[in-house]
Amino acid sequence: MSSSSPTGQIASAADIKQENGMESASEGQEAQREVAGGAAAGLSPPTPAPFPLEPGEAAAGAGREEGAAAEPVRLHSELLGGHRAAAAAAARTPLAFSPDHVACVCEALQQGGNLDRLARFLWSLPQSDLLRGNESLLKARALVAFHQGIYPELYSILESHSFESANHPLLQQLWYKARYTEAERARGRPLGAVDKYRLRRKFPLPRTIWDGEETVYCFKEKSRNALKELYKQNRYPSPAEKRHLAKITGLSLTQVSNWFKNRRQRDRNPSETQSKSESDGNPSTEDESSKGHEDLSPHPLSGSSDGVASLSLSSHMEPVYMQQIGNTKIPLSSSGVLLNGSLVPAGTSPVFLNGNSFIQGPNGVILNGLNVGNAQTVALNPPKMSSNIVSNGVAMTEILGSTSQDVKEFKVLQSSAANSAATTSYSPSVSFPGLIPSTEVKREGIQTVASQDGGSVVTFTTPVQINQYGIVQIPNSGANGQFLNGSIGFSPLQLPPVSVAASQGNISVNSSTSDGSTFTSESATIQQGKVFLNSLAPSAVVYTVPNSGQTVGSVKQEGLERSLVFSHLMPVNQNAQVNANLSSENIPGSGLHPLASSLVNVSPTHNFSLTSPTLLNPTELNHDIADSQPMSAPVASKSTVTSVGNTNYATLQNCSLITGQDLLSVPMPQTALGEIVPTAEDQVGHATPAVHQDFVREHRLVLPSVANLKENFLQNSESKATSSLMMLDSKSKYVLDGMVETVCEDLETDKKELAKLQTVQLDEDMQDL
DNA sequence: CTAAATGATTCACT
DNA sequence: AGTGAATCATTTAG
Repeated sequence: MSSSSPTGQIASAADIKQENGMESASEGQEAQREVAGGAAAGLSPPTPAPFPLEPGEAAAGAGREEGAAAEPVRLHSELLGGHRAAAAAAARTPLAFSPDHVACVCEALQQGGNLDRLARFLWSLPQSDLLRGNESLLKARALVAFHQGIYPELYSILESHSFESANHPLLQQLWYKARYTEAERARGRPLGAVDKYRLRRKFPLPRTIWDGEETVYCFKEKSRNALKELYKQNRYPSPAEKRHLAKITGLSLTQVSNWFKNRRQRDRNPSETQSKSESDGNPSTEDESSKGHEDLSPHPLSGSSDGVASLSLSSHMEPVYMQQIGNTKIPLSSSGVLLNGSLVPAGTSPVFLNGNSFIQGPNGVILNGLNVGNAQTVALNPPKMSSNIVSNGVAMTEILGSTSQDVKEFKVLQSSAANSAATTSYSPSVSFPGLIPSTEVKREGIQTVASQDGGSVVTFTTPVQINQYGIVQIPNSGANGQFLNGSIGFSPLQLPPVSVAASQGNISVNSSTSDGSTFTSESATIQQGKVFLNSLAPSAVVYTVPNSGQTVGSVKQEGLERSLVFSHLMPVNQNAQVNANLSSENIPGSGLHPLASSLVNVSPTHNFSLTSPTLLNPTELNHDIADSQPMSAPVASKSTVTSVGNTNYATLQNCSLITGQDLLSVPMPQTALGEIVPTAEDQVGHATPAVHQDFVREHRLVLPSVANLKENFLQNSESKATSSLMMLDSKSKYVLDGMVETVCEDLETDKKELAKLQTVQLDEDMQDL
C-alpha cells in the first residue's frame, strides 16, 4: 500500500533497509483489490510447506506434535517459557493455545526481533489446520523465511495468502528486499537505484500484499491531485492547511511542504522543468486562488484548528480528489466534501472521514453508516466543530509516521521512518494503522466538539479524527492521547483529550446503565471527566482508548510518537472485556517525555462492564491541551496508572486476543511484574517498583478465559480486516523478550487464575460508573 | 544510457 | 519557522 509510511515493522529483519519499493505506475493496471476485506484466517488457500528450521534450534527439545488437529493448539510449554521456575512447574503438560495465542506469540517474537526463537516457535507448532491461514503465523513464517534467505518460500507465502493491508508495507519490503538480495547475489555486486527499479518492475508486488494503488514517484496519484488542487488555490498554504492536506493525502507534513516548495520553485523557473505544464495554466489562477484562499483560511493556527483549513478547502475548493475509491476518482463538488467516496454536505461543517464514515451536522453523527443516534449524537459545536473533524482520505498507514526517537533507535524494528525530516527516503514501510500523529493534532488549537447524550456533553478540545480504520482519535494535548477504536462498522472517533476530564479523568466504557451490566443503549457521554461509551451497533464493538505521549522536540516530527493502538477489533468475549493499559515514561536523557498511554478495549457483544480508571488519569486529563509541550514530569509522578503496562508492552494488533488479554494484562500478575518491571526500569529508568505495584493493585483487568478468547476470535476474525502492525517503543523493545516470556507464562497459568482475573473488577472504576 | 520528472536536502536569508 | 535557490538522488520514460 502506501510506500510513504515510515514505520518499519520489519521486526527483526534489521537488515531490511528502507527502499523505495514503489510499484511502477504502469504496472498497476489491475483492478484494485479489496485488501481490507478479509484476510482473516481461512482465506488463505494453500498452505506453504512447513516452515523450515534448523534442527538444532529446537532447543526446548519439545517434540513436535504432528497432526495435532485438535482445537486448541498444543504446544509444549517448554518452548515458551521454560526459563522460569514457575513456568517449569507447569511445563510438563502441554498447554492448549488457541490460534490467536499462537499468533500473538508470533507477533511478540517478531517485535522482539528474535527470529531464531520465532523460527523455533514456528517449528514447534503442529500442522493443525487451525493455524493455516493464520495471518500472523504466515507473516511470521515470511519473516523467518526472509531472515534465513529462503526466498522461494517467502514468495510462496506472500503469494498464497491475501494479507491484510496493514501488513502490506512490511511484506512488501520483504518482497523487494528479497528480490534485491537475490539479484545482488547473482551479480555479485550491489544494486544501484536503477537496478532496483528494474527489479521492482520485473517482480511486481503480488496483489496479496498490495492494494493496487498506483504510486508514481512515491506519491499516490490521488495525493498529488489533492496537492495540486490546493496549490491552485493557494500556493502558500498555512500550517493548518498543510496539516490537513497531509492528513487527507497520507503524506507527512514535510512532504507536503516540500511538494509546495518544489512546486513553487519549478513554477518560478520554467526553464528547469516543464512540469509547469501541470500548473502552468495556473499562474493567474494561482494568484487568484491564493487570494481566495486567504479568505477561506482566516485563522490558520490560532484559535482554529485544522478544521478550519478543511472547511475552507471544502467550501471554496473546486472539485478535489480527496479520496479515490478503487481506481475511480471522485471529484468533490464545491459544496461538499468527499470522504472516501462518501459525499458529505459541506455546509459549514465539512467533515473528513475515512471509509464511508462521515459525520453529519451538529445533531447527528454518522460513522460508517451507523448513526450514533440522536440521543447520543455527537454534536459538534457550531463554531468550530466543523473544523474539528478531520478524516484521512488515505490509508492510515500512510499517514502514520513514526518520528519518535524510538524509531530511530530501533530501526531494526521499524526499518523505515519516512516521516521524520531526517529521513530522506520514503520507502514503503511498516505503518501503524490507526495511529495519527498526535503531534499534529495537538497543535491544532483548541476546539470543542461536544457530544451530547441526554444531558451529558462531551467537549473535545482538539480536532477529532477518524481514520481509515474507523478509529476515532482524541488527541490529547501533551503526553496524552486517547484513541477510541471501533471496529465493526463503527468508526471510532478521535476524541480529544477531554477537557472535561478535569474532575475525574476517568474514562469508562460501559453500558448505558450505570451498573454496566448490560450494554443496551447507544450512547457516548462524558460526565465529570468520565467518558462512557456505548456500543453503537448491535455487533461487537471494541473501543480502544490509549493515551499517547510525545517526544520532546517533536515539533517537527509528524509521525505518531508512541501511541499504542489496537486498530483492529479485539476479540469480544461473552463477558465484557476491558483492557486498560497505561504507560508513562520519562527519559530525560533521551529527551523523551513521560508517556502515558492508555488502552481500553471493550467488546460489548453482550455484557460489558468495564471501566477502568486507568483509562484516563486525572493528571493526564488535566494536561493543558494547548499546544504547549505537555509532557513534563507530571504524568510520571502523579499517575501511577501509567507505568508498567505500556512500558512493557507492545501492541499486537493482530493478535487481538492475546493482545488485549494477555499482553496487556500480563504485567498485572505478580509474577509478570517481577520479570518485566525490572527490565523496563533498567531501560527506562523510570517506573518505580512502587508504581508498578500500585498499578497492579488498583488496576485489575477482566480477563476472559482462553476458551472464550478463542471463540471470540473465531467470531470476529472474519468480519473485519485487522491490522497486524505493532507499535513498539524503545522501552518496549527492551522488555519485549521478557514480555513474551511472561505472556507465555501467563498462558501457562492455570485456568483458575484466569478465572480469578476474569472476575476482578476495579472497584474504583465501578464506583465511578 | 540519457534525460526528464520529481521528491528531498542543504544553505542562506528573514 | 518558513521560504527560495541550488542541488542531489531516485523514479520514470524513451
